[in-house]
Order: sequence, then C-alpha cells, then structure tokens
Amino acid sequence: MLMEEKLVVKELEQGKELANQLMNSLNNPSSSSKESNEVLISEILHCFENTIAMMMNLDKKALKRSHERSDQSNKKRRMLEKKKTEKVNICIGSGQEGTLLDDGHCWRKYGQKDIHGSKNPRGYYRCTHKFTRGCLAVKQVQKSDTNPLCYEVKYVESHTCDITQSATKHSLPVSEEAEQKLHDAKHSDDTVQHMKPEELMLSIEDLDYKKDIFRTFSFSNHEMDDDFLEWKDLMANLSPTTSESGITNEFHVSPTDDSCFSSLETLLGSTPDLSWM
DNA sequence: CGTATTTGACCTTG
DNA sequence: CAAGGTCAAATACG
Repeated sequence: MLMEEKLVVKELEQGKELANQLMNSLNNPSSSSKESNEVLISEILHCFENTIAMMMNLDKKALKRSHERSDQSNKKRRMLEKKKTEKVNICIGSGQEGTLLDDGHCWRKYGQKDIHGSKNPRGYYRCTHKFTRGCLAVKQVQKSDTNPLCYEVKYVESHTCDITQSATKHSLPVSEEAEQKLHDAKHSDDTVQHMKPEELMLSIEDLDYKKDIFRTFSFSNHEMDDDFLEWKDLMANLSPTTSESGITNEFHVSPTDDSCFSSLETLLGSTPDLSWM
C-alpha cells in the first residue's frame, strides 16, 4: 500500500471512531452537551475533507501515470506541463546566522545532492502538507559558491495548502532565515525601512514571484490550482450551508469564500489535531 | 514513540 | 552515460 493510501485509511478510521463517539453521545444525551456534539461533527467533516483531498491527489497521480504510459508523443505535453518555477537569490548579513526564522510554510527535506561544478550541495524540500493536503510546493536551496552568505533558492509550484505556520516549531536550514527576511520585507514597509543595508540584500529575479510571496503572506490566494478550487467547491457543497439545522449553521461556507477553513477553526477552537487549519 | 533528516539507490532526462 | 531529481530505509531527535 502506498504511503498516501495508508494515510487515507488512517483518516477514515479516525472518522469512524469520531462517528462512534457521536453516536454514543446522542444515545446518552445526559452525559453530553450540544457543544461537544458540534465539535465531533466538525471533526468528522474535517476527516472527510482530508480524505477527499488525499484521494484527489492519488487520482491525479494515477491519471498522470496512465497518460504517460499511453501517450507516445508526449513531448508537447511536457512542454505544457512544465512546472512553474521561480528563482530567488538571497544574501544575509553575518550577524544573522543562527536565528531561526521561517517563511510562513512548513518544509520537509527529502533529498540532498552534490551538484556538478558546485562546491555546495543542493537541498530539496517539499511542503509538509504534500500528502495531507496535496500541496505540490517544492523548493531547492543551494549555498552560493562565490558568496557563502548568499543562497540560491528555486521554488517549484506554489503552495495550495494556504497555510502560514509562523508560530509552529521549525527545523529549517540557515537559508530559511533569509527567506523570512524576504517575506517580512515584502509584508511590511517598516521592516524594510528599519533594516540596515548590510543586514539584508535581496535580489528577486521575477516580479511575478514578488506578487506570489505577498499573496501567500496576505492569506489570500487568488490564483490557486484548479484542482484545489475544485476541491474547495466540493467541500463547500459537502459542508452544511443552511441555518435550519441549528447545529451546523455556524460554519456556512460559500464556494468563493477563501476563508472556508477559518469558520471551522473558529468553531473548533484549539482542537490539537486540527492545528494545521 | 512519532516525526524529521540523512543518504545511498533508483529513476528520468538530455 | 552523466547529471539532476526523488524515494525510502536507516538514523537522529525531541
């Protein structure tokens, strides 16, 4: 069984367990509150959301594989499928090493490679939510040969998980520090004004990428992956939207509403295993 | 014990 | 065939 399939089974088992809890709760109204039932319902819905997202990701992969097998002349396809990549050169001042910062996303290292003609190896990172949310964001980080304080960061695909994780724990490479500066600089003019020139020097090669970074940090993705939008629409349809049920009217979700998760988050409060929301 | 990183093997591409 | 990219088992870490 594939890793993703195991996660799907795990998620469904959790959903089953939660449904059982809800059933017990409904059978014993005296020992349960309306609020606890609402939390259970939300968690069950959350399991569905996760499972569907994972299945869509699996389906996408399977389709891709079958196409690759059947399509003999797929050169044009490959040209069209070429992944969106953005390159960023980041230089940091000497006094900043050792400070743990993040770029608002959780990255997980999945490989490192010595690059022909380069002194420093290249690190390969993918989004932590690759399997749980189907986020395809990937980045490559390589220390510059000429300037040890400079890093070449290549982003492949943008995040579809739409999550910022600045308050969570991180184990990031040094280069992440510079990236945080990059994002901070974009996010706040004050930051730029107060930053000494020797502390931060950024070189962005692509203007579109600047926009992308800002979009990520302002919590609004306006150019999201088609599949993700499709998934969101599906979620919106699955989630109760009427106020008649009484229980569920607190998490009304419209298909065009970017904050479809935040309403659930509000309802669920600090439920530990929903912290990613 | 669960999660993240390391690293050699394997796959893909030119 | 070489170089870059990814996978996954082993290992480290909190």
